Amino acid sequence: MTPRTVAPDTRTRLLETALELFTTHGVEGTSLQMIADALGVTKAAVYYHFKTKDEITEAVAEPALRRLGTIVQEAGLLRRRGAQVDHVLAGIVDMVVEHRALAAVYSSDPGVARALERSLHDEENVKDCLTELLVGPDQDPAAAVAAHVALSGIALAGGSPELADVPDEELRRHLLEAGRRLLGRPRRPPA
Amino acid sequence: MTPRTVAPDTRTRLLETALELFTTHGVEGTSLQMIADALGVTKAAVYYHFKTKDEITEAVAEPALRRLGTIVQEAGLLRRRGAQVDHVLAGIVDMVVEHRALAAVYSSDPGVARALERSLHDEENVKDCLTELLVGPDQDPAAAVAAHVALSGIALAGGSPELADVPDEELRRHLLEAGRRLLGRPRRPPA
DNA sequence: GTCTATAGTATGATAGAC
DNA sequence: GTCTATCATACTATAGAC
Repeated sequence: MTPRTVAPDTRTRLLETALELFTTHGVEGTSLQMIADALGVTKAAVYYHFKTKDEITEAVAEPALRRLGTIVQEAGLLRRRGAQVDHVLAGIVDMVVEHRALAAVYSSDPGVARALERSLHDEENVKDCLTELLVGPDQDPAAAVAAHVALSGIALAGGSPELADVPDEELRRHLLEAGRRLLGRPRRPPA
Repeated sequence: MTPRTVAPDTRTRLLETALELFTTHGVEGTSLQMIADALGVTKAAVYYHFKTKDEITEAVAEPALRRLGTIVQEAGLLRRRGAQVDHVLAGIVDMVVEHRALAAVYSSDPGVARALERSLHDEENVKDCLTELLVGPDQDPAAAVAAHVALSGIALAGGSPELADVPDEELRRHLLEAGRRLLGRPRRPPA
């Protein structure tokens, strides 16, 4: 019998708490003390579950990264490049809309980026795969720039406080439209 | 006679050094000790010129912010809204191309953003003015999202390491094109 | 006015007791 | 699994030399 307690264990609560704090204060702006206090434990208790702050950072981001990996994998199975771009774009926008501020924190904070790169250096880099898919096989600089603007712009715009009151469905629509314009994809015909 | 020594004073050298270190390691990743060591002085000497790290952060960003303010001001003098958007877009792209990594650091790092907001809370927020100009008078959510994607995307793409080997002129051209597509501006006719 | 020496407080992190 | 105690380093701050 797997010890799957219904009551959330400390590790799970820790990740949820860290997620909230990261979203509010940023990763670098969140100290282990803050996490420990919010959990009602001491710093050392936090260190029992995670050897380092980078490990927490990575663990919080892991579900999102796995999802991005799945999107890339799925896109690779599509034959037409246009369909690949559309799939990646839709997947990213969905993620951004769902997480909002978190996406911004994780795609912008330099410390976070370094921590994630360190943990992903042996695996294929997800962001590179995303960019590769969006840019296409030929190394056209114009396409590369457009892809970078799209990826960074969508992630950061989704977490922008000024757009916090835009409803999810509407934000998703406008982000998709922005991505399509940047990547030269035609507007999907209204089904 | 103003004491304007030709040899750069410590304060100026400090800001130049901080700019380099910020660009390389990010703001949060740069300690006062690193700045002091690079300057060949002690931490306390740094502390003499600037009461806090936030002050250094602000002072380093100040020229860029003043330039952005000028761009906004100039744009306000133009009559047609299309011309305003074009002017703001061109100004931002120029800045990003010129500074590259710095623009990314300053528009992404949450700690930096908070430091700058703190110092600019009494003045009108430059970023808000930029967004307002790009979005237009009517509060169209689609235009707001596009403006945010453009601003964030251009700033971060310019500092992206993968695009570091793209020549300045080419990067400027592609960033402008990306911004025009997002903001619905027609391609400028080849003069 | 400019800097050194020094100290205080917070952080990420480790070792070991319970 | 959680805690106390402790460390090295970071940012901040003051006192005083030149």
